Amino acid sequence: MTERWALAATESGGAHLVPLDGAGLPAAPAVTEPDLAEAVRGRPGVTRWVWRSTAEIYPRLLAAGVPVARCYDVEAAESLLLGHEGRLGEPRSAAAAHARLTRAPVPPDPAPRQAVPGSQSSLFEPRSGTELPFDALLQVYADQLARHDATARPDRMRLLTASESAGMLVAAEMNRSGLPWRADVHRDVLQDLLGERYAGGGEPRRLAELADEVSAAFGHRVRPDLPAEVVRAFGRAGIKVKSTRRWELEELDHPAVRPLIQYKKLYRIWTAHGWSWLQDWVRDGRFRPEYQPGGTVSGRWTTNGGGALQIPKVIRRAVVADEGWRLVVADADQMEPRVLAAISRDRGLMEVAGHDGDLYTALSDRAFHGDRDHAKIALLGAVYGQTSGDGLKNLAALRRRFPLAVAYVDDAAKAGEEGRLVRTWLGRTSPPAAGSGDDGEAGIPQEGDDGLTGDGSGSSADGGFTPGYASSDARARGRFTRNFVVQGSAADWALLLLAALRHSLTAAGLRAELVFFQHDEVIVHCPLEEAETVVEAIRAAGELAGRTAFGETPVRFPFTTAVVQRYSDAK
DNA sequence: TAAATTGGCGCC
DNA sequence: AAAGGGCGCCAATTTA
Repeated sequence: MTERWALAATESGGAHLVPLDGAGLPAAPAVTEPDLAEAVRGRPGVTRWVWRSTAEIYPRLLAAGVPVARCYDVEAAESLLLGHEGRLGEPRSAAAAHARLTRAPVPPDPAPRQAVPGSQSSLFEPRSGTELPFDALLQVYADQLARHDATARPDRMRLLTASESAGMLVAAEMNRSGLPWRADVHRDVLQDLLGERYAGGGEPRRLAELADEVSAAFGHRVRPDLPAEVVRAFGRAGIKVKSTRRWELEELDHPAVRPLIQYKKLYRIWTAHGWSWLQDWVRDGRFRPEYQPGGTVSGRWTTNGGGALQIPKVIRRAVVADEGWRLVVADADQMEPRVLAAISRDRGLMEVAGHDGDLYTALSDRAFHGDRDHAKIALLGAVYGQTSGDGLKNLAALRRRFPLAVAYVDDAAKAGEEGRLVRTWLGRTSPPAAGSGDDGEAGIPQEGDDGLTGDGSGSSADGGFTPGYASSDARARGRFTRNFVVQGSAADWALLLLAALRHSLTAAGLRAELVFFQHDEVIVHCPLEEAETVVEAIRAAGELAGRTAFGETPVRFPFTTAVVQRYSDAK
C-alpha cells in the first residue's frame, strides 16, 4: 500500500498538500497548512513525498527533525527524462517543464549557485526563478509519469528516478550531518608536511626550501609552480620536455627532478587542502561539503566546493570518529569490472565476478596465465578505451575469453563515434555530441542487453570497429561513451546501494549515520557497539543493490570494510 | 577587467 | 606499463 502525496512550501513557511492517485492525479482537493514540517510530521502514513526539489525543501524538514522515507524529486526526474529523450541541453527546472507542457516560453535555468563556504543558510533559500504554482507542479508530475511509461524500459527508468530521488535525500542528510573532522589533527598534518607559515603569507617554509633547491639545481631562479618556466629551465639545461607532468619528469636524470616533484605534491596540499580550506570548510568538528547527486553526466556525484571527493590520502588522518564512536569505511571491490559482467552478461566474466575474492586474480587465472597486473591493465584498458601499450596487446586475449564483455564496450564506443547516444543499465543517457544540434530519432541508442548482446559477435567482435574513418573528436567521443556505460551503470548500482543502506540503518533504529560517499565507497559514523551491525548492513545493501539493479545475476558485489577511528587507518 | 581556458594533480 | 574515462580545485594565462 503506497500513499503518495505532493508537497510544496508556501512563501510563509506553510505547505500545500494533496494526495495522488495511481496516475499521479489529485485524489482529493489540495489543502494548505501553516507549518511545513508539521504538515509532514502529521502524515506518517505517506510513503512517498512528491516535491519539486529535495535540495530546497528537505533541509527545512531535517532542521525540524522530520526525516522522510522516500520522495520523488520532480526536477531530478526532469533532468533524467530530458536526457533519455536526447534533449539534455534544454532547461530542466520544473518551471521549464511546465512551460513546455503548456507551450509557453521556456525560462532558462537559473545560474548554479556558488558554494558558500561554511554557510548552511544558502540551503534554505529557494533560488529565484524556480518557483511555480502548486497545480503546475502537479501537471508536470503527471506528465512525467507518462514520459516514464513511454521509455523503452519503463521499469528501469522508474527505478532510476526513484534512486536518484533517494540520492537527493541522502545528500541532504549528509550535508546536514557532516564528516567528523579534527581541525587540530589537520593542522598537525599541515605543519609536518609543509612547515611553518610565514607571517606575511606566501609559501610555508618547506615549500620555500624546495623552491630554493629547484633553483639551485638549475643554477638560476626557477618558480616550480609555473610549468612554462620549468620547461624553459630544462631546455636551457639541454633537456627537452613537452610538459612538466610527473610521469614525464620521473624519466629525467636531473637534480631538479626530486625537489620539483616533491614541491608539486606539497603545493597541491597547500592550495587545495591547506589552512584556508580548513578555515572555509570545517566548523564545529564537521566538514560539510555540498553534495550534488547526478552532478556528472554519468551519474556520479560531485560536490559544490570543498573538494570532498578528492581528499588527499595524507589528509584523511583528520577524519576521526567521535569519542566512543567508530567509522565504518566500506569500499566496493573492483566495482567497474563486476558491473561490466552484470550488464554484458558475458558468461566468462560473470563466472569471474561471481566470487568475493580478488577479481583480477580470478581473471588472470582464467585468461592471463596468472599475471594479475596484465589482466587488470587489459580490463581497465578495455573500459577506458586505451589506444596503445600493453593494455592494447592484452585486449586480444580479453576479447577471446570474454567476447560479450568486450563487445559491450566496443558497441558503446561505436555508438559514440557515430554520434548516437548510449544509456546506462537503468537508462541514464549520455549527452548529445557537441554540435549535433538535432539528434532526432537517429540518436536513439541500443537498449540494454537486447541490443548489445544480440549482435555481440558482429561488428566489434572481430577486432573492433573501423579505425581511420573516425575523426579524433569522434574517437574521443567513443572513449567517452565506452566508459560511460560502465561508469554510469556502476553509479546506478551505487545509488541503489545508498538507498538500501539508508533504509536499513533507519529500519534498525540505529544511531549510525551515513557521512561520506565517493563513487564506490561509503563511510558510516556509528557508536562502537553498532559497528558490526553496520558492516553487515552494508554487505546486505550491496547485494540487494546488485539484484535490484541487474536482476538475477551470479555477479557478487563484495566490500572491503574496516572499522576504524581514523579514516586513514582504513587502507 | 572579468570570464574562459590551460596545465597540473588530487580522488574514483 | 603507459599516459585511455569521469570530476574539482588552484593559479596563471589567454580571450572577449
